[in-house]
Amino acid sequence: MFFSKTCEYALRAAVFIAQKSEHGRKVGIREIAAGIDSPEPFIAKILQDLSKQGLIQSVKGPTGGFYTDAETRSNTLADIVSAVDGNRLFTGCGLGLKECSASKPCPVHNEFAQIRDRLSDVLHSTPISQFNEQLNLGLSYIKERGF
Amino acid sequence: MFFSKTCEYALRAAVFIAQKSEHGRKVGIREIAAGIDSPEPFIAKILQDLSKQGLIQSVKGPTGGFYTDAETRSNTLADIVSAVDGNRLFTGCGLGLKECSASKPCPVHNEFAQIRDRLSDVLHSTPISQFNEQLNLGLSYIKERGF
DNA sequence: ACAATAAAATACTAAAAACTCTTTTATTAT
DNA sequence: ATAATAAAAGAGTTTTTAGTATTTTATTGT
Repeated sequence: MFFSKTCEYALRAAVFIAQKSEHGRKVGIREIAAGIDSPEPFIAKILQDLSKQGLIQSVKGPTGGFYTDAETRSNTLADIVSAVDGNRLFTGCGLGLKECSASKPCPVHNEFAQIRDRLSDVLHSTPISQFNEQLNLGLSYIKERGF
Repeated sequence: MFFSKTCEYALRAAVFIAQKSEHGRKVGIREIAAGIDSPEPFIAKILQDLSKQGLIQSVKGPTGGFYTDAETRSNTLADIVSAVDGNRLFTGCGLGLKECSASKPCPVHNEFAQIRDRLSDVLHSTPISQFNEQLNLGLSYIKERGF
């Protein structure tokens, strides 16, 4: 809706990893792909990128996998979005103008700025670990069906 | 930001045409491309599509061009968005899940639904002729510089 | 030390979005 | 009628996004 497909996968994966690693567990790519309904090699690619940017941790080898420590887990959805989609969502103009500001606005500038700011607030104020509990309780989902 | 590039051009062009044709004028592709800062053949393509969908009118030949009659001009920004980008913005899930609803929500479902509904309201309640006056007065812009 | 495991790195293919070019068709003024 | 004009139609190309496959590197249990 608002994000690239890559970013949607990244968000789901980050939330999934945060949930699973809340008590020290690590999860492998296979489990992540299954847990969020994503193509395995594609999410692998995305996770490498997030890992490089410090938004998730990983260890190689047997018993290895991806995880997040408490600090990393407190990064927000906005951090993931910025890392993957850049800041176009937070700074772009609704009609695609490069110069668009309060002093030289596009016709929808003010209305859209409000909406965008609301979205930005939500993303910036939501840590990726925010949903651990509701996911554990089955109150929300990050894959289509089953478990 | 929220729309495809094609859709951004379409919105700017629709608004431009509505403004120019308010008093019966017709505008050619060259003038439109210049007026909204878009590649000429690309906006031509987009306009053909909008025309086919009845969101703008056109006549061929000398003195021809694009215009909108009063009724067409009362179509909303949402009509343009739907015509070009489909309804993914109005119905899609923030995390890309196909099945996402109040009864089986993704973690961000409720927050995002609010934001999406707000955006939807704005788009559905704004006719493409809404900005004619402020554009005439130079209070808002649909191209980068000059005029 | 070494075999097994799992992520990292790299290079690749496929599909979609963005953008261009050429030809055709309709209109109008002469 | 015809020449000029301007959009419609259709068939490209380029770039970006999405997704795959192959090899390398790090870790760990034996």
